[in-house]
Amino acid sequence: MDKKVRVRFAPSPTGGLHIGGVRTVLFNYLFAKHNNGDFILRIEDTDQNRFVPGAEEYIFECLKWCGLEPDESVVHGGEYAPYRQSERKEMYKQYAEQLAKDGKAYYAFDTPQELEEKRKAVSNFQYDQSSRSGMKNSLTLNDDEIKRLLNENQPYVIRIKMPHDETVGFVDMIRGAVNFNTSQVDDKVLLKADGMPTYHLAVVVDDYLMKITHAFRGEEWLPSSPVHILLWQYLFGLENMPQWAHLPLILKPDGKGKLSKRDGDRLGFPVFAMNWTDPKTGELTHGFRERGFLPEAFINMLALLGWNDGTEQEVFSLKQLVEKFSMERVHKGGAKFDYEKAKWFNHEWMKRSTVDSLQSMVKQLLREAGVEVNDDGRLKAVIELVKDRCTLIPDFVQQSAFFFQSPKEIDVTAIKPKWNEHKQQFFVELIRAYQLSITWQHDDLENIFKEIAAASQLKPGELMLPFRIMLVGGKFGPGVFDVAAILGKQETIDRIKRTLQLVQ
RNA sequence: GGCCGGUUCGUCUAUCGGCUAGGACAUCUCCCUUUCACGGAGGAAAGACGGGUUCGAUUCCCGUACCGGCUACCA
Repeated sequence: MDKKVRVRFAPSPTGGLHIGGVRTVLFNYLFAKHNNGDFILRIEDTDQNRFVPGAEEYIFECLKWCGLEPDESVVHGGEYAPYRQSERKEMYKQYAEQLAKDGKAYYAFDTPQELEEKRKAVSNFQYDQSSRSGMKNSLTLNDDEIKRLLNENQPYVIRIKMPHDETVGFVDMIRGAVNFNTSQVDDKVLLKADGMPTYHLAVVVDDYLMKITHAFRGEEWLPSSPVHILLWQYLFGLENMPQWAHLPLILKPDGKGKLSKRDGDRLGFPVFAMNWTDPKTGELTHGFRERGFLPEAFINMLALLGWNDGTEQEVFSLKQLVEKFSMERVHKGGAKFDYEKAKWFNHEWMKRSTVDSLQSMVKQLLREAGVEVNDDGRLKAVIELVKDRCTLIPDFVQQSAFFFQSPKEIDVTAIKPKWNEHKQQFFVELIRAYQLSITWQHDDLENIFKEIAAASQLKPGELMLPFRIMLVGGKFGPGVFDVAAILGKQETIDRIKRTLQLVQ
């Protein structure tokens, strides 16, 4: 096999990177790396008019975050530049005209309005071999007429002329042999009236010129593959065609259809890899990164959505995925996206993450929440204590902010109703005892607490909750004595005193 | 409508002719935790339907049903 696995990726015309797109790139990456190939990704925009600034850079940032960096960065040039279709426009046109010259394609002068009317008049109208003889194109018009229209600069498109009753097919890496009869497929537009190619022409020309070896794409492209196969046959030879794999779709969790970015807002989960703001509409689509997912968990989740290694293992690092990946085990059927399961993956990776790898992220997060961390030693201890309790990174705010600043709100309503002089005395006593304590370890704090409780003839259970509220502000967080141990003597005592004043 | 794909617990999936159909998420019960989680133990939960082939079909073949995709001068 060619050592270089070259892959091309076209971003969505409106920008952003859907998780389905990430998965496509991920499988490409895994396949390339598993086979000891180089992973070379070419990103191009698809349409000048719809091109959104920053779309390519955004995609590279996403891939970088995921750990899927291509071996050569080609976003700003490289051997096969330019990548923007608008800059390659003339080249596509030449190929389209060549096809017309060879009788494999033809000029069509039908206006969009005429086509619209036709579709209204004839149900299920298709521009194909059964209908093209009744349309305005270079097959039905005589040469003089065609020349006249061209001279008058009448807009035209170039359509592929689908042959009659031939079987075209290919072997899909996932699905095996797939065949089509050319009589069933329509005469797709190859070159639009504005001179830009459609995807069908562009994908074939670019894959050839950029020496693409493997093309992975979504299942929705399967029906147009006969067009592409024919173009390969006509233009560059079937033997040069990349190997294709059509990946199953990621479906909506409820209802039907493929997962769209709108479903994210509707159902409350991200659909893109990272936040993306459409520069034209200002519309924000949420990303997994900003929602607080770890990249390891994100790609792990995506890989398992459509692939598994046949064992019961579910948690894989990228390295393990590369090791175990095989195309044969990629599923054929689409999978409904399950956000709960996605969060489970993140929790698993959270537990596995080291304190060091989380430290800067958590520090940043706390800063954004208005909590400044000055003591990195304490931060490490806190993360260690708390990370198993966090599913998403933002959970660290609630779980650890109170270690660095005394709680802004103290939930006194949770203790006030059952408060009495007796308890008040206990905490006064506790302050005194803690003040005198030489050590400040979890076990010592607990023992002192219990001894005083026993002496005051109070059950520790009645006192633990108030103590917790005093230290963390609410009914949450790790064990109270763990909290007290990290807070230190002075801070613990201060917090007790402070709340005692509130409940009186 | 046509074409192309797909079809195992609610969801993601294991099974490559021999099953008491396994796991995970979610759900329920219990335990642990004198907070909230984590964690632990257990329960309920599936092979779309009909025909073949076979000693034996979830597994192979054919039909039907259902789901999805495509059927744009969008990708």
